[in-house]
Amino acid sequence: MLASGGLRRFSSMEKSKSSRDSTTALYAVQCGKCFKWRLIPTKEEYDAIRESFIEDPWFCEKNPEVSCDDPADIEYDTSRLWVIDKPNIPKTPPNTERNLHLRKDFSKFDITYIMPNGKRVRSSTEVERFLEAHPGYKDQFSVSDFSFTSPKIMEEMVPKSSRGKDSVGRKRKNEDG
DNA sequence: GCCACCGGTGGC
DNA sequence: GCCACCGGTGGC
Repeated sequence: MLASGGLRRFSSMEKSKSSRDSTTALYAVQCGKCFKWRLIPTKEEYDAIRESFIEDPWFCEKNPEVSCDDPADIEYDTSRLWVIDKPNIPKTPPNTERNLHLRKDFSKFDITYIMPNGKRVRSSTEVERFLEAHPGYKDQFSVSDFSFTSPKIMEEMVPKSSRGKDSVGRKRKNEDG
């Protein structure tokens, strides 16, 4: 079970349609007590919960309209692509945009930010360089406001077609011996 | 020439 | 073994 894996009680899910960019994302959080999944209506709300999840874990009772006795909003199953976020990802700085790019083989996400001037960055070091080149932004955000950690893609959700011999979900090493 | 995308790898 | 990071490049 997910919950027993501990720690990451977060998930966003993307319904995997045939095309990988037509994703309708749902956001859910797992209650720390009953371990049921609760949908979070907006990305903004989800980001806010995720931002301080470790210090401030989530429980059903945080939402006055639900309790642990209510059935889960959604079940962890293979009907969707489940993606488990890392906790405590800083809120995306104003005028920037955080984008996840799922690779065709479902092996991982590449994370990029679009900076206020339209420039794309793909790592913390690139953020650092950006701030050196554009010191004017230093009062708006710092490197620590960016997170490039990729959420975990639950392997059993990866379509079989992408798990075949040559494409990879989990990489198989030499199978000699 | 740019950029979306992918493969490889060093450091942990 | 994982994953953050970066180099390379094919297609536009």
